[in-house]
Amino acid sequence: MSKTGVTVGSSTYEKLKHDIIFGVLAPGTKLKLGPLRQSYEASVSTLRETLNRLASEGFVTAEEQRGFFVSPVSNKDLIEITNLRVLLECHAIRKSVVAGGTEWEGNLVAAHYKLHQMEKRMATGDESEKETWKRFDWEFHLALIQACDSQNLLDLHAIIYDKYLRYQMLVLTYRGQVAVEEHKAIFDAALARDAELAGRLLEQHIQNGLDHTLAALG
Amino acid sequence: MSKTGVTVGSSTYEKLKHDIIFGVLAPGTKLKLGPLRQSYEASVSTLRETLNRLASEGFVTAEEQRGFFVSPVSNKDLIEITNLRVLLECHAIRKSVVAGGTEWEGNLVAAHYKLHQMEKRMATGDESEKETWKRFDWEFHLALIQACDSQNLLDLHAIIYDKYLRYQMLVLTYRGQVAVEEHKAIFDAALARDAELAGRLLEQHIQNGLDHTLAALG
DNA sequence: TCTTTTAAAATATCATATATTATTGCTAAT
DNA sequence: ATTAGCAATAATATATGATATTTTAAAAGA
Repeated sequence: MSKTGVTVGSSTYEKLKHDIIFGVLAPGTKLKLGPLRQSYEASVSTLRETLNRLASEGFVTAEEQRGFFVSPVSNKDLIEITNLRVLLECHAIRKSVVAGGTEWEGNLVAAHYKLHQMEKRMATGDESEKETWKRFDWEFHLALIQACDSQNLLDLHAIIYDKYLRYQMLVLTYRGQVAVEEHKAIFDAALARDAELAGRLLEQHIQNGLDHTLAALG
Repeated sequence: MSKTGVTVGSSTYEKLKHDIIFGVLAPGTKLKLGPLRQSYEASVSTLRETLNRLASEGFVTAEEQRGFFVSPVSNKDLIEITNLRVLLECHAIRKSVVAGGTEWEGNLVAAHYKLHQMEKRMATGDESEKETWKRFDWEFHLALIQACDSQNLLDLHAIIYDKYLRYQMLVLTYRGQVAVEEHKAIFDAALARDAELAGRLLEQHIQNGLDHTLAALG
């Protein structure tokens, strides 16, 4: 999902975050400094810096003098995260669709094209590149809101999206043609500069994804 | 605003965050580890943990291999932060006003009472306890949204609120009787369980605060 | 003036020491 | 016997100072 940063700290951060989001480290797992030191090839200090960052973002839970844990998951948390994603992303898409210029349009077209190519591969049953597919999904959603003109909003959204992604990865299944059509509809509404429609379609899209995930979680 | 945590790390975090929010450390200041080590009486590693946390939250800006800076301020950033606060807090108050029980009402009444007492003191020109006043302001706004039933939303809001507070502290002046009446109106609407009205009044209240701050910043 | 070299400062990383928490095994009481 | 309380020990987290890299600044050379 991202290359190995230049410093030990940043690459450790990337690796740990990836392993939490993609379920390599199960929810609730105790993150003991000693063992982590070996598996991530970093010193205690570097690991603690990383864990503190991840704790601020909510992927890790820190208990004073008792150490770090992979944050637990729950249906309630998933629903809260989804509601926040709807709140932030729908607000952002409305701003973005109104403000976006030609540059924005170009990036959006490119992002949708790439996502659609991958969706076609997924439709054939080729599930060898789920991570790539999810990355293109992320890039498409990011492209939609990119022109919202608020870095603070984009930053917040990125974290919430990653938390949402973690739940998706727990049950990762392809939602199929329906989701493809939803993406297309949002894409068309955005290019047509219909901010309200784009917002409504996006909300429905995210809501459907939640239902799908909740059903898969049982 | 917060007590001196039990570990060196947590108390350093509290102190540094406080000093950034309350302007002791000016925006843009380079945070060199050596000097910090002395003024905050903590080791390099402990300081780096703290700075990484604050960087995640946006109070500090980290540049790979170039160190840490107090995040800069700008009118654009203030406007972005305010818009996010409106988005999050108004959403939360609507949920909260609908869902709140007697416990919530009680806390809200208490919070408003305390805030109002302090407002009366401020009105007399007694500006000796600005920090206390701002804390009661925070507690009132928190009490309003407390029952929104989303810890994720409350966590996000707390960070955004602190960022907003930092801008207030740069120009700290008492907005006077107008703000007092706005608080009272929001309070009444909340107790009357008029979620829509409470949301609208809150949005206007925050917007007015922004105008006041922008005017003071010049 | 521009590039290259050198010296100083600052950051990133580590290994180790200290403090805290968790575990184990024992004793005594019900 | 079983369990509650308590001590001793092990495991773990926290904190520090020292070291290795990297960046920045200054000086020298073209």
